[in-house]
Amino acid sequence: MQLIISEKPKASFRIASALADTLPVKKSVSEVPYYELKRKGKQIVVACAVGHLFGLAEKNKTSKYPVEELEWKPKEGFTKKYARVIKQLAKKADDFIIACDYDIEGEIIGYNVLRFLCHQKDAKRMKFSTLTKPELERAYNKASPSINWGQAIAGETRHNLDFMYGISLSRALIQAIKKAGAYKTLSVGRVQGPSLAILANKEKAIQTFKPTPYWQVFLVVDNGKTQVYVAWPKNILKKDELEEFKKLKGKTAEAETIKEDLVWLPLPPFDLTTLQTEAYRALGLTPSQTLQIAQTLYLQGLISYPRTSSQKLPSAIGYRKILQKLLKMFPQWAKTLTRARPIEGKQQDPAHPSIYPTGEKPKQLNETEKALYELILRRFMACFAEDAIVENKRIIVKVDKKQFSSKGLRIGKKGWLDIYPTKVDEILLPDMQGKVKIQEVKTQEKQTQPPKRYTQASLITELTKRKLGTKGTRASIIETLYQRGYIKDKSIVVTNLGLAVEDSLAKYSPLILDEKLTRKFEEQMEKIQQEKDKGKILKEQKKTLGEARKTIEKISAQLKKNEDKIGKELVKGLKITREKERQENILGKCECGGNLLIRYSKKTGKRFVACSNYPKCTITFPLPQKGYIKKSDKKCPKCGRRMITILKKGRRPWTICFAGCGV
DNA sequence: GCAAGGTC
Repeated sequence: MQLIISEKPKASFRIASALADTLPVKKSVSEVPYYELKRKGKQIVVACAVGHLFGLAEKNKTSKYPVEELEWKPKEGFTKKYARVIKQLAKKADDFIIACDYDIEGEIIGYNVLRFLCHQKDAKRMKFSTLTKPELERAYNKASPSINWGQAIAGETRHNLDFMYGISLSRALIQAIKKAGAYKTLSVGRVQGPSLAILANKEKAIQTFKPTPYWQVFLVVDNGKTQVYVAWPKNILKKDELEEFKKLKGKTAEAETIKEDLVWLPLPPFDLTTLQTEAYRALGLTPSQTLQIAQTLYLQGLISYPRTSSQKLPSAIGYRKILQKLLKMFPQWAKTLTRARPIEGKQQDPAHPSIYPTGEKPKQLNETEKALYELILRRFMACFAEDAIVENKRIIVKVDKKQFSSKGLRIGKKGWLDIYPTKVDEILLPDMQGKVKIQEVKTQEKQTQPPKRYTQASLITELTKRKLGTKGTRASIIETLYQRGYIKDKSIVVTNLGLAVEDSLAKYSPLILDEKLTRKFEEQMEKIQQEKDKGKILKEQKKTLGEARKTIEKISAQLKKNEDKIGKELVKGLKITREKERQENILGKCECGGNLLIRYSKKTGKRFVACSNYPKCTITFPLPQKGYIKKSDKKCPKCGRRMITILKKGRRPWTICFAGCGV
């Protein structure tokens, strides 16, 4: 029997269906599926992994840094039963084919299954970039006789490097703060480090920012029929420069109107990052919420695989049929969908196309699932829709060799804008030609603004731009930064603890804060993959790991030498952070003399207001469970307590008295 | 307990 190993359950179904003479037979053992089929009389079984079934761990558990020898160990949890099924099936097999995604991670997933579960030294390898029947058949018929060793060893090396750097440096931080007398889980790694550094740099820029005043100048011009505001194109930095503008009042100027039609192409289909940022913008979902909901939509067969960086819609996905099905739900869009081929973006993914709806009709979705599904559906449909036409208008007013202007925008044809929710603010301007009178000169004093904070969505976009992390991990890495207490709030603020971690590492281990480390990893993986001979591949791996070990030993020694100093700085940051947190949770004084605090129930996770003198004082007040709570500056007119403001996406801020005065 | 990377 021939055993084909795929990376995930869905892929094994597709592979089995593509290769079977008739129909594959689905079997399952403790809810783990596998498929039996015949191809030209040959008995084939397709089994699946669920991503990695093995993970790196220390050979002997320690808490030392740098970490010592590592080895692959089976992962705990739901993956175990998948490993068990493969192991059973492998006993009956005499021929093995790896059919995981054709990339570094896929190759090491397959290689680990092969050596640890199938007890094989090598296997055939199917290479494909989409899970379509013709491509899978070709991949099967032309399977290479050996796995891609360069890719497999590169994958193993990547795992080792990340573990060695990440765990070693995290332990250094934990032990430094412990030595200074505090217990706190801290961490840093190849992606966490640069992410924290990006945020910390922004934080410092905001904290040291000093606003400076500037002025803007506008003219109100009149042609006898209408009036228009036109602006001076530059900001005025010195107040006395405003004088010469004031002299313009009452003068006659020359006006001109220039019109230009612009074509707006539909936006490209969704890859995971754009889906996450758009879901944040339009629906207020965090990137990890979006990934989680997309996963359930995928499992219900409503959308394609969401962990993709592709912005392509190949015709092989059968988009005509999908469109037909969707048009039954939305017939009103039929006349707008005029494109023969959909709009596509530049980004590719070796394993998957972009995210698109399958055309299946959704049943029983909750509100958020429905909203995300519809966003994906609309984005997909818009890719086939007509261009939008936008009319740009500029009014230019010339006087005394000075040129003022005003910009207008009008949507001429909505096209795809009717389908995909995009906010476009129209600015309607009249036409103005010839002589106009300057009725008034207006000036406005403004202040330069500090740099904008990141949100989870804009940080994910930034990480994607810098190629830090992968499509599937960025959201969870940001969540880790929150969990560690390095960052807080929706509009991301770096805490004193976060700043202390960044500062210590900048002093003693700047490498881990620099995205150049990721670039170096990529180069090294590339080098390993370029070797063709297995011996040379392993030699290159040994060299890479040896160099890394030396570097990490050096960094570790440096950190150990300065453990006291680092520990003190970390504890200082932690104390300030905890004190600020405490202050933020105090809503006011209780009648018993204690503080009224926002608390979270251990049982239900629900939040409420309670007294710091609990259990002596048992007063409590309920709080709204949804939305972000901010302390307000207002006091309740009835009870005098400080009021709170609830912030919810898409709603106006709502300020109430938490004590239930009904205000 | 600490990473980053797959996937339910």
